[in-house]
Amino acid sequence: MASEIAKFTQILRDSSISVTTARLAIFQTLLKSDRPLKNGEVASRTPSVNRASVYRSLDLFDRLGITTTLIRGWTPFVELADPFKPHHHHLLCEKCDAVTVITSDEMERLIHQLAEKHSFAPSSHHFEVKGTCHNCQHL
Amino acid sequence: MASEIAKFTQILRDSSISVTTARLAIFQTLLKSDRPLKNGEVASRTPSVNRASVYRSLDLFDRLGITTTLIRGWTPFVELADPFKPHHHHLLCEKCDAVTVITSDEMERLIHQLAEKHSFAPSSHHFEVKGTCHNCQHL
DNA sequence: CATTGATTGCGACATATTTGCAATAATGTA
DNA sequence: TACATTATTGCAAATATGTCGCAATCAATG
Repeated sequence: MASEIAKFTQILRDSSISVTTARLAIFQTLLKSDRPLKNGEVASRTPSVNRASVYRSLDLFDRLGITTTLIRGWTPFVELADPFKPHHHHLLCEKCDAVTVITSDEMERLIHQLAEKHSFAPSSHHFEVKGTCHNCQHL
Repeated sequence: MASEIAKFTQILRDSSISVTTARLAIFQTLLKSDRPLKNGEVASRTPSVNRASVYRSLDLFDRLGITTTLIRGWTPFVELADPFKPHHHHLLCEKCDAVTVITSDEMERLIHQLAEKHSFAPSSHHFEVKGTCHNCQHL
């Protein structure tokens, strides 16, 4: 917890960007949540920070790779990225909206292999499979 | 081109959904574009159809698997899905915004293998790598 | 080509996101 | 610690996005 905040401040410092109370508050909101949040949810869970500033911070976090965005329907949800949450991917059930978290070493290997083939230097990646989960297949 | 439209009408018919001029117009907007579009862009490129109806159609297309949504920053972009565009994934350059399209049989195989492991029935998937493209690494 | 039910346009809401600018806070330095 | 400099924030107004109910219209079917 404390170490996440240290990591966070380090990332900002490394880019010569101020560590402000607003940014810390927003970061902690993300840290405390056990699920990805809509932008608006981040704002309402961080009442000490003005809505416009929340948006500005979320933009910044995205650019710095602190957060990633995933989409359900058309609504974007933000969550903390790799350095802060264990690396994972999603299986999204279209029937019941369940999210299954998966990991795969083979997937990680393949990603780097593909990137190399295209002389691409990967900084992050995200991967989603939509479909029907185990439970919903039997309803 | 004509065959895409045939495929499109077939999908609607198969679900007993009317093939209307509005839906065709929107579909053609997507077909004509060489890049994913924001919802609003779809609307402004299809002036013959009311904005509210564009949204309704895009919802429908998404549910029918005609389109997929991807996200840049926080903004959702729609593009035609697999049956209409060759199946592919993206390498997104964070410096110059270039999008490199990649394909990988091995990736496809791995996806199905992972899904099976979780008793998940995949209907679609999307995969993105962010990073620095070949050109921008040498600037 | 008439019937019927689905779809659309319209216009008014409701939300969400962005912007300019003055006030405030963070940083580096003495 | 206090100061100067610059980045960041809050605020309020402007845009942009997405949603809704309902009457008018259109597509499918026989």
